[in-house]
Amino acid sequence: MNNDALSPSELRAWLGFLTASHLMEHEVERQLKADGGMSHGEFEILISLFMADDRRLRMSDLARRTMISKSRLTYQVTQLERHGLVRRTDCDSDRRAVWAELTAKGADALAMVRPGHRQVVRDNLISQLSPEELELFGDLVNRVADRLRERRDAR
Amino acid sequence: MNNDALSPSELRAWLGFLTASHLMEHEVERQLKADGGMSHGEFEILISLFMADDRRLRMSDLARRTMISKSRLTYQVTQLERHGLVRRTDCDSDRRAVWAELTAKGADALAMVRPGHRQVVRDNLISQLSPEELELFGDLVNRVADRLRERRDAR
DNA sequence: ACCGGTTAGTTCAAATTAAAACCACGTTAT
DNA sequence: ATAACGTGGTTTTAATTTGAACTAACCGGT
Repeated sequence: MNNDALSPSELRAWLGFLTASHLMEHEVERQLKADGGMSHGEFEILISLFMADDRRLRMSDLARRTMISKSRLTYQVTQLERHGLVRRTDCDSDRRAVWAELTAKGADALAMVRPGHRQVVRDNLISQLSPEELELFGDLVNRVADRLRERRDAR
Repeated sequence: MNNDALSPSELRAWLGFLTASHLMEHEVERQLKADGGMSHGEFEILISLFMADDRRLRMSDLARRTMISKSRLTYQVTQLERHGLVRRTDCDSDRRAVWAELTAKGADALAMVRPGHRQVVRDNLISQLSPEELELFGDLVNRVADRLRERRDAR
């Protein structure tokens, strides 16, 4: 395997990626906190539930979709439940499992922050890319994501 | 301002970006912990010092380059110092300032971990992109990063 | 029915992080 | 000088995150 230093182009791509994701994360976090007092993690939980059938998911599915660890998810869902945005329910078909379900209040909280969230994505990512670039960018990042998932699951 | 939902292409780009950065972060974190027992944050501190003149930087410069908050940096540098990878020194020209300097042991720790780190970047990012794509990808992410820095500094 | 191996989810302790308050020093203008 | 303001860095406290250990329940084969 090649073990030389990265070339300037490689380094530029890697550092740019790192920086962009870092800054984007900060910006998303800032907006969500400002507009709705929620963290990005909480937002991802809420939006995942919102998108799901019956607006509910089992904890483990929720963890997979949001890429949040089990213990972290337990904590976050407990917080959300405490604020009334999510409700936990037992699962009939599997007594180990737990449903996390979006409440009406949770849907409202989500509606409150979504416009600003979109705005952040548009202002900082979409607006910087031409339609063709956007298409290609989507290909590239998804290719990378697929690769990473592969290698992770092979573990 | 447009406030419609994101288009499928926009969504795909955004979610792919989010997923890729999330997974990449995990993978980098995993490798650094496995090969050298360090976190990504600590690695970024060490590598920044390694690259700097005289292998040292003032805390505030270090914070800027690594995008680590002041208080977090204080904590991390204290940890690194505790393990002997970094040393703190007073700054003559400004008595408020503090130099963080890479020790020989710190350089060794870095050397220990760098090959695996490069491998992770190559295996998951570089290898997925053709040379032309890499070039363009670098352009795009740096454009996004620049945009985010602009808006942040305008705050 | 029962054993061993998984899976779902929570709990616990320890480590890390965020955010605000704080101290000391530098800078500028009066 | 000195007041007012900004910068560099640390401290403090509370919140969050991690990772391992743990409980309960499912599943396949005997």
